[in-house]
Order: sequence, then C-alpha cells, then structure tokens
Amino acid sequence: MEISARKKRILAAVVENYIRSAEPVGSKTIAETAGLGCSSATIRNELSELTALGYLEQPHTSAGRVPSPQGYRFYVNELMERQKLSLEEAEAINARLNEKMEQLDRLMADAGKLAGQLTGYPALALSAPRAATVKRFDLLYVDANTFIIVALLSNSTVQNKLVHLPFSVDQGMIQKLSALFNAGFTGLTDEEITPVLISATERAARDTMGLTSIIAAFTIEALSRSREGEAYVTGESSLLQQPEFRDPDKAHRVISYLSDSGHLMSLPSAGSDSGVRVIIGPENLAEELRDSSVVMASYDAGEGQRGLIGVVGPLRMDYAAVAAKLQYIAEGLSRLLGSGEAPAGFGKMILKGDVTSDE
Amino acid sequence: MEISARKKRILAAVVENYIRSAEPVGSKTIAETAGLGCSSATIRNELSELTALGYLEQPHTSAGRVPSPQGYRFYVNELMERQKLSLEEAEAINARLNEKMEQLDRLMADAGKLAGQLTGYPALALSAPRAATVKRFDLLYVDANTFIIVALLSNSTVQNKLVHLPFSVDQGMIQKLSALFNAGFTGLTDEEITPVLISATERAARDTMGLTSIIAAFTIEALSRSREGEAYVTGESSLLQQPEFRDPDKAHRVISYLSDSGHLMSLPSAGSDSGVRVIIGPENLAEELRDSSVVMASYDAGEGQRGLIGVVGPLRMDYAAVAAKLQYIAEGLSRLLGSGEAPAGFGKMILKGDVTSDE
DNA sequence: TGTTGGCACTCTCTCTTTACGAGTGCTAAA
DNA sequence: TTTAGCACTCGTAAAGAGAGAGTGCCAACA
Repeated sequence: MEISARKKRILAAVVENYIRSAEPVGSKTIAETAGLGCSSATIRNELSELTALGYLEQPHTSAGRVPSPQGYRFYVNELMERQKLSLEEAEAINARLNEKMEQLDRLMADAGKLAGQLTGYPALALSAPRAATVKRFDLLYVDANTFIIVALLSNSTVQNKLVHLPFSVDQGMIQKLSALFNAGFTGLTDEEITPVLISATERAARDTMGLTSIIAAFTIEALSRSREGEAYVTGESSLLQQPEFRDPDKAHRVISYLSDSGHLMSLPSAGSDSGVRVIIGPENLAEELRDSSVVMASYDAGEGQRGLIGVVGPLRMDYAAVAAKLQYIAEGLSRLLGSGEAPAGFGKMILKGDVTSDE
Repeated sequence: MEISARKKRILAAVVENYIRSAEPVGSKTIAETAGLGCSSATIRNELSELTALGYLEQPHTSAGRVPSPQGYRFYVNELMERQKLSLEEAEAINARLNEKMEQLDRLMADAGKLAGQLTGYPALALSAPRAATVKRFDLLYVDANTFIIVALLSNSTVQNKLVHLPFSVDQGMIQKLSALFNAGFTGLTDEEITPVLISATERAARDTMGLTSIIAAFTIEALSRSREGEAYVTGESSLLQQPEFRDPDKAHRVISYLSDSGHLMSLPSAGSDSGVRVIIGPENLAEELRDSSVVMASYDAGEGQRGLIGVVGPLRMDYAAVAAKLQYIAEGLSRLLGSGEAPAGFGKMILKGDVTSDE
C-alpha cells in the first residue's frame, strides 16, 4: 500500500516530536506545528490509519501516538533528512580528531568516546576481527635472564613481551630461536600453530629449556587477540539520563550486556552494507537490546582493516543527528587512518552518499 | 566515653542486619536475633544512647535505626570480624588467578573484573603512577620505509611503535639513531627530555630527517603514560542493583565519576599500602562519592610497583566479606607477580609484558 | 469524497484522604 | 537495671475524586 505524501509528513512529525519530547504526540500538536493547513480532526483520521498500518502505536486509548519500530524504520529509510552538521560541530570533531593523532594506539577507544560525548549516548568502538599472521619476529637480548619478544603482525600492529627466565641464555640461543621462528612461524594464523609444529620446532632447536613453547604461546596469544578484535564501550551511564531507561533494572540489563565485549563482537555480523547502519529495537538479534536502537558507522582503519563506531540509545533516538555525527567522525577517521585501498575481507562497505575521501 | 560490650554487640547487630536487609533495624529484630537475653525495651534504651553518640541514625522518628558513617567506621575498625573465605571461594579465586597468568598484560584489568564479580560491586583496578625512564632502546629495521621502536622501561614494561616513513632510511641510519638514543636518552624521565636536548641530539646526529624527534616524541609519550598510571573500572552497572542507587540520577553521578580515570588516580593518594583500606561515605574526598564506600587492597606487582584493586558500593556494604575477598585476591596477585619474596625454587617463570600496538 | 467542528467517552495522572503498621519514647512496676 | 505496657509519630500503601488530554465518531460542509 502506498502512503500519501501527507501521511508521510504526519508520520515524520510524530517521530520528530516524540524524539524531542519523549511524550506521545497528539493530533492537536501536529496540526499546530507541522504546518499542513488542515485541522486536528483530519490529522486524527490520518493518525488512525497510520496506526492501523502499524507505523504508530497508542500507549493507551486516550493518549497521543508513539512511533512503532516499523514507524522508526520507515522514518529512517525514507523520511529522515540527511542532516548537515553545523560548522561548530564539524570543527569540534576535527579538532578532537587531530589532537588524538598523537596516540594512535588509543585512537579507537577515543573515537568511541568522542562519539559518545557528541551524541550523549553510550558509545561503542569495535575493531573488525581478522585473522592475522606474524610477518616477522625479533628477539632482543637484554641480559642473561631476560629477553624481549617483538612480533610484527600482518595487520601492522606490533606486539611484544618481556620474558624473565629463571636460568641463563646466551645471545647465540636467542639468535637461533629468532631465525627458527622467522623461518617456521611467519605467515601462520594462530590455528595453524599446532602443538605438533611446536614440538617439532622444539626438537629442531635442541631446546631443553622450554623457550620455544614460551615464544609459541606468546605468538598464539597475540594472534588470537587480534583475531578476536577489540571492543570498547564508554559512557554507559548516560543511558540513565534517558527517560526510557529510568528503570534501573532495564538500564542494568542493557548496560551489563554492553559491558561484555564478547556480545558486542557479534553486533556487526548482522550485515554491513552502507556507511551508517541503524538497527531499531526488535531488529536487534540480542534479546537485551530489543528496547534499544544501535547506530553504527564503519571507517577505514588502514592496512585493510575496518573499524566501527556506534552508539546505543532508546528507540526514541535522534537518528538523523546521530547518523550525521557518526558518519562525519567515521569519514574523518578514514581520512586520517585510511590507506585508500579497497577494504579487504570485511564485506563491501561503501560509505553512503557524498564521501569526500581525498586520499 | 567508653562503649559497653553490650552496646558494641548491639551496634554490630544493627550494622549486620542493615547490611543484609537494607532496611532500618528495629529493637525487636535485635532482641530476637542477637541473642543478648534481654528484651526489646532494653535494646531501645541502648539504641537511643548509641544514636545520641552518633553511631546510629534514624531516618524518621518512628523507623528503626541505620548506622551512621561513624557507626560503620567503628564497626570496620573494632567490631568487624575478620572473615575467612570458604574453601570454594578461595579455590575459585585461585583458579581464576592461575588461568589469567597467561595474559599478564591484561592481568591488572582482569583482577579488577574478578573482584567485581566476586563481590557484586563495581570494581576498579589501578596501577600506581610512577615516573619511569627508558632502560634501553632498540630500533628494528623492517624495510626502507619502516622501522619499529622498542623501548624497555624501568618499570619493566615494553612499549613499541611501528613507524612508516615517506622516505627511505638505511640500516646504518637506524643503528646510528639507536646508539644515539641509548647513549643520550636512557635514564631520563619524560620531563627531562626537553626540546633543547632533542634539538641538540638532532644536530649531533646530523641529517636524521626528523627521525630524532619522532623517536623522542614516542619516548615522551610512553614515559608520561606510564607516569600517569592506568585505571580500569568494570561492572559499573551492578551499582544499579543496590537499593540505594535505584535513583538513576544518583547512580549516574557516581558511575560517570568512576568512568573518568583521571578522578580515580587521586583515590589512593589519601593513604598508603598496607592491607585493606576502607573509605566510608563522607570520608571520601570526592564529593561524588560521599554516599559511597570504597574498599581497596594493594598488591605487589613486581619490579617495585604496586597495584590496587578495589570496589565501590553503598555505605551499606558488606565490609567484612568484601575486605576478605579483596585481601585474598591481593595476596594471590602479590604471590604471582611479586618480585622480592617470590620462591624461585619452583622453577616458576615470571613473565611480564606490556603490549602496545601502533599503526 | 475529503475535511471540519463538536461532543461524549476513556484513560491516565495527580492530589487528597484514610487506614495501617512498625517502631519509638515514656512511665511505672519488678 | 530491666521489663511490660501504652500512647504517639510518621511514612507508606490503598482508595477515591477531579482534571486534563486525546481519541473516536457523527453530522455538516465544500
């Protein structure tokens, strides 16, 4: 069934009013604010039909209307105007992004924080999980009982570990091990580093002191950590300021769900086609998020990696503003970090609309 | 004024009952449960005096008594029995600690998580801030445009950074820089690395194409990060389950205060290391924590470092149980990480690592 | 056919009143 | 010094009344 232009305007008015006021919207309000040149009675008829179509809901017989999840979805897909950031906002974001450039290893989490502060919702930052391999090992001899393992991974991160030993090793042993690992363990994912391989290497090295397994264990851990991706959540408590989360139990359910990073990693799996993704209430796979909406934007983190920033809030979220802000931040991050290469291995993720990626 | 033994027993009964029930404790309840062989009227007289002395409070004329902060303090200092963990609890903690040994760099945060899960309160984990210096630099040549900076710090962490250059360097240059930094920058705190020193080094190296300042900037950042210490907070939302934090605004104030790690670093300054510390409500310096209590235990993190784990909860916290658990965890951590007294006879290796990843 | 004003109806929210109960403080007796 | 008894206080839960907002429907109108 096709929806008339006026119905669309009325639906948009309901959504936008409700987003602002958090209270059911009545026909009178719409007649006054939407500027449709018709009376509240007419609006009532339209509202009634929109309700029958499933776009609106009535909390009780004699209250105003509230958008249903389907109503929000329609709004997001077809009615929502692409919001432009104000100059101040854009500049504030740029300033924050530039100032963070110094601390690249924390950038991911900081990007989440920025998103949270700008939108006032709890924010999440995810790095796409991705199988990595070691490109190169270095073992640094420190003293007779100490050495450092340094591993350069295929995703261009460097992991290291300081190892203290209860016995002595000499430089020769360290060099031998280094050569051995560079020869035998580079290019392998964590799953390919099997106990069989380790013990074979151990025999080849004539290593009786267990050094091989120490290094192998470190390698496996470093790789699997990178494969699992990382997740940061910040500003969880700002959820408490939303009227729909004044119930501490409800808030607790959502927040504690968010706090378990394991859960979060499954969020983006639901599909990732365009720049900004909106998941509305019951569309969430996770039971705990059925009363919440999630808005996410992905960015190019360089080295063929993609990152994700997003916020979580009530259904009554200001989708237009949040989407605009997230997209702007994501674009900024892509510009700063991005390699310009096509994203590999993380599905096709093309930023929607006018991407100004001059790289 | 000296407090009679019976008053002490009554006070303890009030505190313990209130901790359990979260509701004001009446004279009748005490007469029935405390086993003092006297009637509720007698208890009433005593309660009245305890109230006059400031150990108890009355929410309103005709409710039971609630411990005042001073009452909690007296309870913690003199009445609280040192609780012993059950065998299951102790074993659960030990198991968790051992399983974490593999991932030492995350151990600090994990220890906090453990404390939180065991006690049901939000938990924090702090590393004591401490000025560090670089003990040793290594620059690893990767390819003509890429090298890795590895710095071993005096606090036995290792920091690294992968550097991509828009121009080529050769191995000789890398080696020269490495020698230069090992000669000129080891043993300095971040504050001692002045722009004057950097530019002097740059001149001395002749034609380093800005590499000197890149490495110097990395060094400063690594050192200042270590000097600021680190703070992790987990399980904030469990505060919402406490009856005294059902008010979302109150909970939000506390949680958002906790979420700012800058605030947390000032927490331990008020006191020193020995054993378990309890800070009760108004004793907190921070306004935001005046309605909360903090229990902290410090542990020996090895290398002369101390770490801190703690929990935050309502005044009505089960101090005895929480203190016992924290102490047990802290002792376990000290045993695992502690440098000085660790019995090396078991051939147990002490692995300590720090992982940073830069792009 | 679509739009409008009018009107009765419904339902929630808030305020007030009432009743209840838990616990105290006091007094007098043991 | 302890105890039993009793009046009193105060918060809370339940019940009732009134107001207000918004709907749904109907008849009239362009």
